[in-house]
Amino acid sequence: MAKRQKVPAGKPDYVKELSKAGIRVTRPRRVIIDILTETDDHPDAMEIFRRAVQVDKSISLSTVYRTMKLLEGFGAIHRHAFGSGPARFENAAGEHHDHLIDLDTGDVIEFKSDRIEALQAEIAQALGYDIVHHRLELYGRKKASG
Amino acid sequence: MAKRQKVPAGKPDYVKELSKAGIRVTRPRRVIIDILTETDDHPDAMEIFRRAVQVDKSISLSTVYRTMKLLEGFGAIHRHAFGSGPARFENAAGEHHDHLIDLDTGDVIEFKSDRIEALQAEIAQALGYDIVHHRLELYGRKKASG
DNA sequence: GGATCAGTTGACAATCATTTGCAAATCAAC
DNA sequence: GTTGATTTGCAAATGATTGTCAACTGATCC
Repeated sequence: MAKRQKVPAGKPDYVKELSKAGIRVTRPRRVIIDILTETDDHPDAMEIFRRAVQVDKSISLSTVYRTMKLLEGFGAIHRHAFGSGPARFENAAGEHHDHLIDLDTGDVIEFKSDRIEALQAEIAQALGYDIVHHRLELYGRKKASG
Repeated sequence: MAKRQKVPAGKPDYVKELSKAGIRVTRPRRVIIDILTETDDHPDAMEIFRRAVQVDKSISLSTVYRTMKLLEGFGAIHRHAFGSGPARFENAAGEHHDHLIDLDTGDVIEFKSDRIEALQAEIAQALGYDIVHHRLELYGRKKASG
């Protein structure tokens, strides 16, 4: 028997976190979590479902949605709504960042700006609020200059 | 007979703009446009429909949706998706601004920051993009301080 | 290793927001 | 007023997501 599989170094072990929190780590959940931790794009529920079915034919779309909700509540993933269309999900591990969406290709580029973050906090404070979370999305087109 | 009603000064006359563009200004559209130009909140389609029905009982929700799409394409209104739930609309007249959403009350506070706008443009440029539009929403709670 | 049982699942119906098809109504031009 | 393309209301369709519920299954206890 091979050694028990380990989560790649540097990535948080959500499986362990979940079981520690008294939430059952079932096969479907494990499959979905693996997909989420191994991808670096922003798949929607249907896409996660497609990938999950390739691993375990019996997984249902309902379970994908339920697991997304579970993981979101857990802070393990983030839910996005780029443009219109289905929600898209992203592993919450790693640093916070915002998104630039290429209007022509749909590509999502991640970026981070401490200065913008600071300004946001400043504005919220001035208005008498504490920020719980925010959403910053830039929608643009590649510069023609090329 | 009273003088012909005029659009409040400073607000663009979408009715005129539409007819100039060869788009029919029908009664339902006029009613909906009036609602949009007279409100300063961010109603969703159902809310606009409710208000429209008070003016003209025969207006349908479909027409509200169709008119929203029409006006959006025209740049007359902006479509928002605060949190989850139905899209919410806002008259595009007036200066650009972003939104702070009160997570407890659902209140929407408008704000504007030239510095953030500038930083956004800077970031997009650095990534080789021109911004077509953006979305910045802060979700927060009133400071406990009070 | 097996029994236990609350948590979880898959299948499918239901819901919510939005869009569409179509016949009837309506607007702007003549 | 007549006309003809646009627009409307209605109802049915769609797409994304959630709810229901009987069947299943994973962690715990023996």
